[in-house]
Amino acid sequence: MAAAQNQLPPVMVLLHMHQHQHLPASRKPESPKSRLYCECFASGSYCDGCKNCYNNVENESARNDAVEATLERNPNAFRLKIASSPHGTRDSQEEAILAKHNKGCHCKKSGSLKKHCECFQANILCSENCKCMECKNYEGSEGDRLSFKVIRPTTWHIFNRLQMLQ
DNA sequence: GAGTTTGAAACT
DNA sequence: CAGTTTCAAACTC
Repeated sequence: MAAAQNQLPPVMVLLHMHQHQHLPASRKPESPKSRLYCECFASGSYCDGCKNCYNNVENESARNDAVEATLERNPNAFRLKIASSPHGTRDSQEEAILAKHNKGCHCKKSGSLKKHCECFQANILCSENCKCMECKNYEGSEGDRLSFKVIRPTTWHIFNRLQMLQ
């Protein structure tokens, strides 16, 4: 099963497997105003069960307006945030490490070692795309060793699931 | 479960 | 572009 050129490495898919844990029908208005703050919308999918929500088939025109406005601001808004390694390695473990966050993170206080950091959350090292402060999420740092030991199993768990689906 | 912290996205 | 606000998730207690 040769990996297709544009096949998504596990870390890329990982970002799209977020839990859609919207607040249950309380007051979480996923209006077009919210846009990318809503993870469902950000991932290009519809919401389900939110109140005052326009991100569904019933409000397709409003939704399309929001999509257009979002794309106008950032043409890559709905594309995956993680670029695979330029080396095109077939080693999925190595691939996950060499992947980069396209926009990079802007962390200030977490050292890019908490899940608030998109790089850390995707289980990748920070890159030159990042503008984080006091970053510890780089190869060889203490944080790198720690974070990869802690998080790695999650990535492989999901990766294995994806392989089962194929 | 309530309150706080965090940083992406939105906004100015 | 930089600074600020909004938002929802991560985190703490």
